[in-house]
Amino acid sequence: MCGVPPSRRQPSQQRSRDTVAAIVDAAVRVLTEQGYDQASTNRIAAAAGVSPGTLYGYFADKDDIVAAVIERVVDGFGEGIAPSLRAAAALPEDEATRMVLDAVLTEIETRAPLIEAFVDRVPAERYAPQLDQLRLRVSDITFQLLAARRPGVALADLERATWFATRTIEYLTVRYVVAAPPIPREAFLDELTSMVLGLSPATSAS
Amino acid sequence: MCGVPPSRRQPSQQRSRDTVAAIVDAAVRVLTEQGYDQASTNRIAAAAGVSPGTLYGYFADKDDIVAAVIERVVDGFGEGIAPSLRAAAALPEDEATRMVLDAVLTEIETRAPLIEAFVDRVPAERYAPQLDQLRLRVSDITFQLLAARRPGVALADLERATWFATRTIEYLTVRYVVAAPPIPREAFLDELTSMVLGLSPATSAS
DNA sequence: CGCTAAGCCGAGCGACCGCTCGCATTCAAC
DNA sequence: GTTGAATGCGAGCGGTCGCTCGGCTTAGCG
Repeated sequence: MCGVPPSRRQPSQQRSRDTVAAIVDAAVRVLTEQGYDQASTNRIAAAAGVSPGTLYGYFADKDDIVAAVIERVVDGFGEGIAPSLRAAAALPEDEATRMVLDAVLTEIETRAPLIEAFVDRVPAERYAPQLDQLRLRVSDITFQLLAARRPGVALADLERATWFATRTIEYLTVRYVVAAPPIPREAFLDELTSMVLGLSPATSAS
Repeated sequence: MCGVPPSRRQPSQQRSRDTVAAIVDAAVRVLTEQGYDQASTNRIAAAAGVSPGTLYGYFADKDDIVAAVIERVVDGFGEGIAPSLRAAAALPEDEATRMVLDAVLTEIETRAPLIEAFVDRVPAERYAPQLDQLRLRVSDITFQLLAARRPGVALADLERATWFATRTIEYLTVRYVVAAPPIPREAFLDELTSMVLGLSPATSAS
């Protein structure tokens, strides 16, 4: 009568919903502090103030918990940059680009500890599917924004520019935050903006 | 009487040198096929046709084996791009850049399976120190090449350009190889070259 | 209140891990 | 040959892991 069973039980009472939230919170904490290897299910359960059995009442296995953590991060990120994406279409290209990049960087900065923990303490295959889904969504939006400004440019060129733009932004922002190079935030955003603008296939400017 | 003991025994006979090589070979194979989690020391030993005890005769622990694998990759990579780096100083900037990027991409392509295995199946913290060392070396060289062409440019600007260039090249080449986007190799190199050239702090062209 | 089911506990299972150690084997030097 | 160091073996230790299951507790409802 309902969709696929999410994992095990469906939390129906308020009590159990709190429990699930406590587990995910604890998972974030343990993953951030100890990394993937050390984040045993028993440890997460203990950090949540819950028994291992309870944990497995709501999650199929360890990776299901990690997936829930990622989902929360991805959703938050998406919501965080949505406003700037909506505003982008109405602005000149350089201003729009700079604004979106600022939003992206901000969202990564606000999740720095967790993102850092994932980037260098969790094998990427554990979260690759969800990350690829996010990449796909971002690429779609980027492609649309790009195509709207460049009528008549070949599809392949737009796709190439989209790939370069999204990957460059993804990696450089994450790296800027976790590696903290001695570059002022404004200078970083300026350079990144000019990189992204520079790789667009040529057409008459907006 | 000698320096720090490298791990355990120093292989002195040919026999033991073969053994060490067999272990590292096996580690490459197992890591590539099974990933870090599944690459247990017993499994690596079995793949090398050697007993666990023998393995621990030459390596301090599991991560010491992984480190040996990385070292081999890093060394090979360094040797692979060295010729193009030596030739770079004597060429016009655009040609030099393009040539070096081609060499970098080639080296990554020839190690694609192992690099892919590391990128998404090994937690980065396991190889971060050695990777950072490589980054440092590459950054130094890049900085020198850049500075030679741009006398009088502020140090901070050169450092910023170096950081952007090295990180962009690192990530985009690796991603291009492991994610295999629908972009022809030549087009990829052209775009990457123009990105790198574009971000250099302005001065009179070479 | 009494009853049902949802929620929760926690000891502990079976598996596998990284790693050791006592002993057998092989080789180089004499 | 003989000998001692170098090399290799592999059963198995101590430990942790992911996960289960039988029974207790609590919430919701008539």
